[in-house]
Amino acid sequence: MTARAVEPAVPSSTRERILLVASELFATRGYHATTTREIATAVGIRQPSLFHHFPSKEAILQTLLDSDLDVAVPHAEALAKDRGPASVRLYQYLEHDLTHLISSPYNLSGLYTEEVMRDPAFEPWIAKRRRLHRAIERILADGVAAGEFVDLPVEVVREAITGILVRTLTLASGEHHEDRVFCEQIVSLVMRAVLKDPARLPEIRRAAREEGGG
Amino acid sequence: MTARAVEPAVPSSTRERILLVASELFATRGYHATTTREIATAVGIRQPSLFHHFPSKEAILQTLLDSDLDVAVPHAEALAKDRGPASVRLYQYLEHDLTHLISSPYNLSGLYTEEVMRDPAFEPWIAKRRRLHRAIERILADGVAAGEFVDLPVEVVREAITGILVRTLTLASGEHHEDRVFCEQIVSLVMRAVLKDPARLPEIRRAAREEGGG
DNA sequence: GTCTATAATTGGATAGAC
DNA sequence: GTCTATCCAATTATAGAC
Repeated sequence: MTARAVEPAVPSSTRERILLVASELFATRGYHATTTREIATAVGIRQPSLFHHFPSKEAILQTLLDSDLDVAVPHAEALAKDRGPASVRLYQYLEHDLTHLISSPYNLSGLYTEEVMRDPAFEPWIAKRRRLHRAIERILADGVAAGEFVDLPVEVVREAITGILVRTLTLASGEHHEDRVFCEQIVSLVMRAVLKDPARLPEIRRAAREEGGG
Repeated sequence: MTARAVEPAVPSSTRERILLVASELFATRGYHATTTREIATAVGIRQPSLFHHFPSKEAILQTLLDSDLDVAVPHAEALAKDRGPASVRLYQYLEHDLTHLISSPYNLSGLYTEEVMRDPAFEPWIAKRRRLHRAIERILADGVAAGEFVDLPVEVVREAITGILVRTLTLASGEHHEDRVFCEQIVSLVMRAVLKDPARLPEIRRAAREEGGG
């Protein structure tokens, strides 16, 4: 059961098609520049028909935010509480998050923009994302304390990491790379930036995949 | 002379104050979500008075784009044509661009969003920025060919780099770090990510600052 | 569940006085 | 150079028929 929660598969309901189309438009034109008419037209219905499926335009975006955050936040917080090398946990976070973002049926690269993440209308989701950021920063702080990571302000490094994820996600959504390869390239790039000794990367990758990666 | 081109200093004209305020609002609320009324109110004038200084809302953004691109593009293209180690040139590009972005009187972090960079209304500026991207990618390709940089697709790495710059710029605009230190931290982070041998970083930094950095 | 018709509001921009 | 008054287009959302 709950096969729907795992993958919507082929039989897209209208509601599902709205989410697919809206995520694509939000990603390319931005949230505020995307009109409900455009969404409706792309779906193949009239503008007022949208409101049978969602009570508002905001609700569409909120549903998309949930589809990402409800997976990413619990996973990151579990990793933050975990003991074990911070390097391995950071690797696991990056691989899990990127894989989820890229394999999502929705184009999630338009969600985490300033126009959305500073809009009071989305405060509860902004708060959720803050928790994600705190979790990442805890892992980074652990790695700095253990001497695994270069000693930079965790807030700065976390911002850099999220910047990379969002931008490269845009790339991945456009031209479909070999997802698996693409994902590993980005993770390696980030890990090399923060590791004091990048030569440890293969060993860290192995450890990350043995434990929780399967 | 041309002291104005270097720094607008204290005596801000209304036109200058419009640019300052608009850049701040574009950065936090996004371009489309920012209304001309908000800009006018923040400046201390009425909405129609804006149109004495700029023919349209678009023109305000276009002026801000020019203030960045007219500096960044020629510099990056000169570095791309240059011979000499790609690592040193990449370092110079990063330091120059970040310094310029951070020291600008305008908050430029709202300019390079999808809602702007995919809007046909800004096509000439989008083209300018494509030239910047091509220049960066040429430097990256040189570094890969010379065996200095890790062998990843240059488009992916360039996207990651611009992602870092835009996001950390947001940070820098908020809480004012020691700019000099902050800038070097970001540059080092990026260089470590792309260098095959990060131990070379101090030497590269020295070379970058000797030559064109002064 | 989708439609037509339309309400209610807000957006960028203009006209013309001062 | 700024103002008031206003236009016109576009936007989200609702009402109610089918």
